[in-house]
Amino acid sequence: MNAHDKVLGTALQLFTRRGYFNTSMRDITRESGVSTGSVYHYFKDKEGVASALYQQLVRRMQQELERIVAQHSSAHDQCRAVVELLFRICQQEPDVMSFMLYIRHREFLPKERPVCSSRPFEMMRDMVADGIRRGEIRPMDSLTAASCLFGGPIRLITLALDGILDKPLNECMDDAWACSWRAVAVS
Amino acid sequence: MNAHDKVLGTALQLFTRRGYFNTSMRDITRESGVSTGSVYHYFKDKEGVASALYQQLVRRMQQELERIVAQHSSAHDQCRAVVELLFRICQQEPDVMSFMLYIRHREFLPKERPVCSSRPFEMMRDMVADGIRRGEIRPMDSLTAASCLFGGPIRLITLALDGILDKPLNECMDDAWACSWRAVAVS
DNA sequence: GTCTATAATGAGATAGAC
DNA sequence: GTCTATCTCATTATAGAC
Repeated sequence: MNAHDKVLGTALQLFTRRGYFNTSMRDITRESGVSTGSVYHYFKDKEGVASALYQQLVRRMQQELERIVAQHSSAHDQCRAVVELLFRICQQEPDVMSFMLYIRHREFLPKERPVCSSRPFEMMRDMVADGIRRGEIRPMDSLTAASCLFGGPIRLITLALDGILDKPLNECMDDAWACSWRAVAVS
Repeated sequence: MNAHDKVLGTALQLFTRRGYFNTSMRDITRESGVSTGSVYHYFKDKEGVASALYQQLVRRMQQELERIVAQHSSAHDQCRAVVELLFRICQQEPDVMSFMLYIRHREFLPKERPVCSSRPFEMMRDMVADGIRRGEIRPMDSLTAASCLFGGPIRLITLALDGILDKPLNECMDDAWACSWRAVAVS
């Protein structure tokens, strides 16, 4: 693993566990074993580290969602696959999930658009909008429908990340998805 | 308005708009018009300001929820009243809503329990648990049910706070509530 | 209770050798 | 590309007069 990636990996851990502002460049160099000089060779500044990390994770999410769109044809199947993906990431790589939808990027990445406006979230809303057009999902404002469909699962994810949930997330999958789909499905 | 409350009001604005770590004690004294000495007379330190603010708002939410529990008897009516309350606060006092469910308290209030474990959130889960016992809400894990019921509205609130929502939140109320209730209601 | 002046610290970032 | 030593500066918090 090269120095560049070591820094990003360490930053992901520290930013999500302690928060961006509670993590000093010193912490990053110590934990990653990469010296100050090298860190600043690869990244312009501390914000540059966060920005690179953010873009890497958004790109990855986007690719995973593109695969889902390609593999499933109905809104029902696409959205369910998205929830399964989110739950899986949350369990297997909680730091990644945490950085994607828990951290307040705006406070330290003022130049980036808010996560909710990022491609992955747009794609999720597009799935729902298509579902409405096809008559799978009740006609209503698509942003409202997307919030109702994904809001429950996202809420469960934040509870899991906060350690409030007493059982593994995937055990909630069937009930949660049944509720989500019932909320918006036609008849 | 006394110095104590002026500080809390200013802190609420600055913490929610710029973030806790992007707000210096200097900012608070300048914006509130209260001098450093006075701020430190009323509060132990910066964390003390945040802590007082947090407890004030949690107490307020708790009182509002107690009123709702007293005024409505079914889980349906109680939960709907909660969503109406949350939407109203989000529109009329976005800073308050932002501080309650958007800000990452854990990063600067390590001693407080996470918001999700606070009384108001517990009360919301209790309403749902009672609804299940009474047969109004489908039998399932009550945490899952509460997430499915309130997850959609909470998601809409975060979108509104992020400025993504293009219309006023209350216009989403009827659709959102219909989805929420359909998600968990019996038959 | 309120104020100003200032001390003490720790952060981000740079310089420049290797 | 990598490293250590160091600079610069903003921030929190205190001291002590009024």
